[in-house]
Amino acid sequence: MARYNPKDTEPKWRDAWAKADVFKTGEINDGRPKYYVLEMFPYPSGRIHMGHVRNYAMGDVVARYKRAQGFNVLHPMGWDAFGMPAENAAMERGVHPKGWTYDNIAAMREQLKALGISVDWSREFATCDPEYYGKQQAWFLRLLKRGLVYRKEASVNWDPVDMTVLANEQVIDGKGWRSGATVEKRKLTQWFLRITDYADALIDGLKTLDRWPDKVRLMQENWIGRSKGLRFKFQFANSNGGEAPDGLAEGLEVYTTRPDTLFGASFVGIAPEHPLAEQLAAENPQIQAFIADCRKGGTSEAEIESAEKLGYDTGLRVTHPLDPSITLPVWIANFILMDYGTGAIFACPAHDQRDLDFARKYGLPVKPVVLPNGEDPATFTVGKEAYVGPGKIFNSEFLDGMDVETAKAEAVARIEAAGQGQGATVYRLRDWGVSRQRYWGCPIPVIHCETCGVVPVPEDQLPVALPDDVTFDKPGNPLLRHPTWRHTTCPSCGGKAERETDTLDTFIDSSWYFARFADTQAAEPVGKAAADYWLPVDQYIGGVEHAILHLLYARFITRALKDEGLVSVEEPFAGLFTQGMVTHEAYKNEAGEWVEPSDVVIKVEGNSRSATHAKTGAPIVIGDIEKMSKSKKNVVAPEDIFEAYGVDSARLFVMSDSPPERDVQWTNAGVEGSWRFTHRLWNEFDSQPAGDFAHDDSDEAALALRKAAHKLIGFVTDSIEGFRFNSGVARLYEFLNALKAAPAEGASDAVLAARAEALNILARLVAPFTPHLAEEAWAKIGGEGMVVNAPWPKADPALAADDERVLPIQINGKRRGEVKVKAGAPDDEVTKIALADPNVMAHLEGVTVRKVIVVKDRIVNIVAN
RNA sequence: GCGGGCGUGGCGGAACUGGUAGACGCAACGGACUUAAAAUCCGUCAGCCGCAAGGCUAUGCCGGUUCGAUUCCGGCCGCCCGCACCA
Repeated sequence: MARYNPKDTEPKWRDAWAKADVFKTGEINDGRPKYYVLEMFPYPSGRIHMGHVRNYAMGDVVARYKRAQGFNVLHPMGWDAFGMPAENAAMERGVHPKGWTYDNIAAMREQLKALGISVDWSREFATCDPEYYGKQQAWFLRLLKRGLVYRKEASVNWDPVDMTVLANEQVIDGKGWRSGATVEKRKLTQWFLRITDYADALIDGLKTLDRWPDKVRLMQENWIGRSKGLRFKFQFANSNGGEAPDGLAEGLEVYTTRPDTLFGASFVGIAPEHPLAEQLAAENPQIQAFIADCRKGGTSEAEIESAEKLGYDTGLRVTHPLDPSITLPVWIANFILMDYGTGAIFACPAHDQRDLDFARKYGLPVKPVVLPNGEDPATFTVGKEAYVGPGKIFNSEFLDGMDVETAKAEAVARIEAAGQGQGATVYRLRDWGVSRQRYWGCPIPVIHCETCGVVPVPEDQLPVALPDDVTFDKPGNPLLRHPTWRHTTCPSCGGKAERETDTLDTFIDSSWYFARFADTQAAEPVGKAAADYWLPVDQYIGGVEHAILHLLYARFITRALKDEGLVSVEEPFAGLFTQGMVTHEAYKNEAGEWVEPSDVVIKVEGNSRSATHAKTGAPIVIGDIEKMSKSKKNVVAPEDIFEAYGVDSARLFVMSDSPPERDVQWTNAGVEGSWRFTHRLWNEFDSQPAGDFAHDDSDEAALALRKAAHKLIGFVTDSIEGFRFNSGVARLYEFLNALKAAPAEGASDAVLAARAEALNILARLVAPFTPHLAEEAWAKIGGEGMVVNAPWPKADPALAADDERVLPIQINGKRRGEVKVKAGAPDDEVTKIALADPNVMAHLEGVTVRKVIVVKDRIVNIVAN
């Protein structure tokens, strides 16, 4: 008997697959149903990690399974290749971002190929290929023409050392993540995409995504943050010394979700960045100082939590919109955000906690207008906590007696009738700033001309390619310092002009790559016929960390491209699965330094574990189970595992130990378990004698094995369909145990026949999980062709069905025995047998049977007392 | 603070729509093979009582609905994730 040797076997089958080109995508409309399975494409860091192994192994199980089911499968791979790490490498090591990136891609491609994933490599591309980003520039210009792209001055995070804009995620505790310099707010003219135009569509579309996790849909809904309310204008009161400031004679617009509490208004507040505040500051140094004070506060969690409410009374007064006899003071307040609503509010302290804190600090009136049920209007007061619950409106003239919802509608109607404002929907979502002052990204394809302004680059001049001859010896954007690239002529007037030197946020690159995969050679950005066939992606798989940004951007861009006629679907991903991370215990020595797992020896005594250093013998502290990361040194390199145990064992382990949506803890013992499984499995194939054997279902052991094999088909199929890979793998293990219980050695012909059938089924069922081993096993039993091309097994319903059932017998819900009956046995017959069980009879002594509940083929419960 | 999720043996986890709790794996323990070790194979493995048959207690805690609850409902406790001065 030969031991299974993955080192020789695995490369052999990968070569065979490649030679036969078995993963080549079929033609569109080839008669088979289509299935598009996609894993989020990787950033080419240079080497794959266990997270990649898990992600791509999952996608591969689905792809191989669907192929076996007869689907025309599209399973492509590409590279999310633009971004800062390449420039950082350039600055640190003097390499060129392009060379660095393509070298990394080459290395990772080999590693992914070694993983044996069933990818159609002929469709591979990188987002930094000019052929790709040129098409991106083409649709970008079409969206520009459509009005979905615009430029505006915005305040951004500016790193004064690296001389670049940073994304919010790249600012940690107010400092640049790379330079450590304190980040400044700077006003810069930036390019934006009008994602807010699609806010409603993006929320409403979530309802159609019934194969997305609820969690992700909820996160997106909250992120977009739709709220319905009222937008209206306060008029400045000319009495009391207040006069309408220049240019604001038409009033001060505010937004509220609580128009029902208008009569509880105590003051009006504006953000420190509000145009009115800035106008007043220009004439008043005190206001200027106050605004500067407000800006000092940090933006970290703790700082906002504890931030003191600050206010400044402008002395201006406005008239209440529903009762002109009331006037309200206008305050500048630090808790009001300029970029939400109108940057101005009316405050009702009795029913809003922030307003209340502010009113208490500055001695402003607190007038309750919503009476909680059961409270007396004469005695109800608001203390330190605002009342935000339901109730009846009071102290509010014509709104008195209404409930909150009715009063909201009535107040809106009154304001609208008076022409002072109207009902409005406001979103938390902001337009998407896509300008980056970076070299390694997709150039924004426009030209700035002194006479013509912003001019799009004509389509026949695309792509606007990145120049290769750039230097990284100084911080900042190399495109700005390039001697010639910037300087060009205006396509419109022919005069001197300059290229835009900002590049696009790399999230743009990943917002449409799935559509390009449908036809990577198309002249248009998206090949229409192919995209109509392949889209939407049937199953998308990736980490939950992309729940908002990437998945929201991709949904937005898909809708924008649909409106532009480039694609036909509104939603890019019909099914989404978010997989968990790969974790590992982290270890520290006594000095508190992280120690690599390979240097740690674990000792087990009973239930307690201790660790020592493999070389020095010094004690090691076993720490928490955490995401694998270089800084904590708890990383296990996939290539080391492939080398030691083979690719199949590694794939099997990441699929087996935990449910796929949860984190899986990498353990050496665990992967050894998978490795043992591959050997035991192989031994069963290896020990099966060649030859045809006749089935004989009168042989009990043979029939039992056949039944188990046919049931297994259903279990494994369901587990793959339902993304319960761990359960499916457990069933495969279980079946192998059954197979081992009916060994080939010395077996009857009936058992050998049953084994032959079982092995034929088993090879095909394990093929998605351990594809190399499955091929070798298939070849051993003389399967036709390669198992990769074999159809998914079909269960014989007669064999898969149980004809006998073991029903537990309960008395008052406690298990007292069991009864073996034919499937579908009539209730009265089951009752009779159950009541005859000796143990049941013993327990029924001295009590009366009141009722017998028989759940067909499931359980018997006797109610007695 | 708001929103969502999760608590099952020593560990990862299983139990599809309320129907035998602990599948499968890991660890541990006992044994076989071996000069020995590794590998492999066989067995035990929630706790307590019992020679056994069997019984009692158990799915974070307290209640409820039900013939029957890990599963449904209410209230606590703990952990995790997202958002966070969003009017």
